[in-house]
Amino acid sequence: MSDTKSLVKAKKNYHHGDLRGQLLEAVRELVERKGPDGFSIAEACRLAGVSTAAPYKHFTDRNDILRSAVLLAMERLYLAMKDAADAHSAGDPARVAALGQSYVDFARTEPGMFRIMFGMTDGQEDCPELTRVGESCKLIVEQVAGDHMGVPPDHPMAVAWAYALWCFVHGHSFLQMDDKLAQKAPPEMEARMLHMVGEAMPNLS
Amino acid sequence: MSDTKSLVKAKKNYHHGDLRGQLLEAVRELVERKGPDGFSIAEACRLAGVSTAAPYKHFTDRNDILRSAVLLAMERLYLAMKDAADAHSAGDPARVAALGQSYVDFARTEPGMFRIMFGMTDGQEDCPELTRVGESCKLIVEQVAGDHMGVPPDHPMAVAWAYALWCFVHGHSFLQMDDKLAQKAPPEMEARMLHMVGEAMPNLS
DNA sequence: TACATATGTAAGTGTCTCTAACTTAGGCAA
DNA sequence: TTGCCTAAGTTAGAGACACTTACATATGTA
Repeated sequence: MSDTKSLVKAKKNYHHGDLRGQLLEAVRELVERKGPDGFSIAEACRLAGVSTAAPYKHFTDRNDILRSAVLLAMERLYLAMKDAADAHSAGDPARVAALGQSYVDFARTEPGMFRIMFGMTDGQEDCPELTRVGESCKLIVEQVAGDHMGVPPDHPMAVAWAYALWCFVHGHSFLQMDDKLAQKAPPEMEARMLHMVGEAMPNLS
Repeated sequence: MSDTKSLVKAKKNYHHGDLRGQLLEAVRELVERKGPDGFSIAEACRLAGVSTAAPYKHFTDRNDILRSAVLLAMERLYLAMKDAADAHSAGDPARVAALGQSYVDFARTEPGMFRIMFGMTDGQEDCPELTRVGESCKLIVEQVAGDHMGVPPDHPMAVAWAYALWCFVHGHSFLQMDDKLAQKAPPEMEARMLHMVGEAMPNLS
């Protein structure tokens, strides 16, 4: 037998290399292709080329897999929000709108994962990493809101407006995904609305 | 054999009477008890006391059952919103807040159904009844917003602010359900926020 | 080289959705 | 009343899925 640890990505290796990561990627792809209810772990296994029992060497159960996939998605969302905030200076009135836009864009780019992130009902409580990333996202919003109003990010006004901004943007993200109501509003309407919220925020400086 | 059509609600009837309605009620109960992902049609059948094949005499498939349950829930939401709007006169500034509060209260009372209503990804498109009820809800919000601003409900300002109000309230409903962020805000904070949105709406009259 | 451990497979269990074929209840016409 | 037609149940079973158990193989380390 020749050494099968060839150049071709371990062609016929018994061991997979990075099954954990590839499963999470397969889940992400399937969730977007088939919707948050139409995918299965078994299908992700087929995509990764392993048996349906393999995942249980890396995860405790289906929920654990989903939670891990959600964690990765939350980190992508965090990076998108951070990039948007960093792209503008603290005083720029467009900064609030850009932050909101990044959130909406994420929901539009990954609607399936977005739904799972905020629709999961079990097993997301006792996940400190998930809580930590969520907290980091909240901090960005509070920082941006505080900068906009000329107060520190932990100022009650900053916290309150940050939450209000989040509510608004989160609601818009959901409503435009299932366009039950958003009857194809003109594309510039969204940007105008986000600016409107920014302008509604009091400027205390 | 005696006549089994007794007083006791057709005790051992082969035919069920109102299986369709009872299945939908069982689904509603299970969704709240076990969460939107933890229930099954089979369990609803057990609750209703029929075999697992029985539902398919009344519905085409699982999605059809869910869609029908969602329709009933949407009608409950509509009634709650209508009651809230009717409880205040057109000029009352508390009317906007009350309407938003009714929405949030519904999400809190039926969190499972609320999630399914706005989380369903298949088979909700081609349902004219669902669209109709959703449209009725939207009309209430536009009416209330228009009244508040002193313009007709189809005025662009009324439509825009109605959508903004809906986004805000919808986002808050979701965020406080999975309290990933809403770290037990004080209970009066919610009412104050809703009033704030009402006051932010321009009064053109 | 030998062994412990990590990571895969095959086979099997229980549940779920949905179908097919059969059975019974109830209504209506003759 | 009798006899059929249809609506609304049943049982049995297929196929998919989540998950478990027992077994096999590769990898790292003493």
